[in-house]
Amino acid sequence: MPRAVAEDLARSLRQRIDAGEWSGRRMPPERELAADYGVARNTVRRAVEMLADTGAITRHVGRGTFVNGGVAPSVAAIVERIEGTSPADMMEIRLLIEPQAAAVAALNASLAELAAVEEAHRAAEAATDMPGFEACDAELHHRIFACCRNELLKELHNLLNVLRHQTPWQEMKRRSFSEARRLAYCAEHGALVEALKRRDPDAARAAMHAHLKSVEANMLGR
Amino acid sequence: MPRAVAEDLARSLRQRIDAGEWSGRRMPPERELAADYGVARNTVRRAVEMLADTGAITRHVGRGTFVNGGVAPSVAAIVERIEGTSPADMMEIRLLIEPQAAAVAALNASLAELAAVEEAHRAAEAATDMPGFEACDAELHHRIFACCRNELLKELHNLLNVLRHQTPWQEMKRRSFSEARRLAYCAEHGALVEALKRRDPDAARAAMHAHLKSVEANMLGR
DNA sequence: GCTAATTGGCTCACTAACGGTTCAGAACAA
DNA sequence: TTGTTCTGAACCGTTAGTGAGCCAATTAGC
Repeated sequence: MPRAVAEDLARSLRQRIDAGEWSGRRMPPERELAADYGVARNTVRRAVEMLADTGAITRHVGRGTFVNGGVAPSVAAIVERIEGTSPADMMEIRLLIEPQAAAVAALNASLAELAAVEEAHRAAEAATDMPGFEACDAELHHRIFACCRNELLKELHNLLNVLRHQTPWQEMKRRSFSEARRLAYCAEHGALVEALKRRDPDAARAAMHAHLKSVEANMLGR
Repeated sequence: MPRAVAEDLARSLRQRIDAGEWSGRRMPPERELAADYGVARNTVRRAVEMLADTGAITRHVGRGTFVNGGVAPSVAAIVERIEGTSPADMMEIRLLIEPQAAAVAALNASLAELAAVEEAHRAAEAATDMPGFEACDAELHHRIFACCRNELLKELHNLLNVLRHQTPWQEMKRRSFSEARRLAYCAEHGALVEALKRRDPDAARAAMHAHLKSVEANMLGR
């Protein structure tokens, strides 16, 4: 019966670990688990290997298998919780990360990357309707992150972007959008781009901070 | 009787898929479906083939047929790319985020949260072996993030933690660990905790920055 | 200090179940 | 008739799980 026995077993063990069973202590030996679950030891080994890959447990020959003390929730569980993020929390994170990223970008950006950022800025200025401006704005921020030359930072930004493209956010952005605000955003973008071109990290950080504060005020009405 | 049986079957299966049956999991084998619907397996195969052509399902020889789209594909792709993060990128992100978080924590933490942070610090001081210290260290940083009262920030920290608990990282940490360094880390933690208790955001930021720079130097040999 | 038992690491041959493929024949529609 | 569709069956290569055995590291008991 080649059913996904090993995966089910891994899930089951993961739950027992998360529930605090054996927390910080030794798990039952593989042979015992195999007997308890009524499967072959090879199957147990494959399930246990999956958990070891995620870092939830550590194995030692002759000693046993131990549950790691530090909480290491599964990626799936994290993503699930992240999807319920509130707009306020999101803006707080953006205010925490993006100004720093702008400062790093000012120091690291190549001439080509700066040109790409400026191009996105011009496109945003030229955009007239809300979806078009929205796309250019996202591209602008994305290109600034790209200047940091850090793949992880880029991916974290992508992750936040996915959240912001979900429906409740779109609705909120649409409500707060107006021509006056679009012009204000463009001016703020302009100051940011200028700071990047001057290679001035402090000015870039301040410009990004000011811009996000403006976005926050418009979206959350503060 | 041979009147578009396969198409009807495809429609029926599509409905069951859309209704969430087998969502993200394995469908019954073709032979079983054939028995359930009272048709030949070849007919089932043609129906299943139609669904596979639309991308609704994916088939694997020897494993089974799986319904696509358990999680949002973009999120899954991002997480997959994140898992290949280099230690250098990771430290850069920590240096970018955690000092800011420490500053926010200094302003927002409740007395109970501060006590929890200090408790983790004492536990880290008391730990003797590397895994024990590692667990306390992770818990300390986690509790500082919790002080920020921002769910998204906490989850992002969890996400980074998952990476750091994977095997290549563990190996790297083990190599760079020594008693002298453990004492140095504890001293840095102490300065950080003091700054938090004084509610001094700038000092907390500086202390966290100094601590992470120390970790970076040890791990990456800079 | 030596030995025996325990534990994870590893390999192997075997079996069961799965999708992939082909084919001959029956049933129906044009 | 002719052509299409479904049936029923066989066989293939792939994959997952089984069961058994042996090794090396560690622990515990003598």
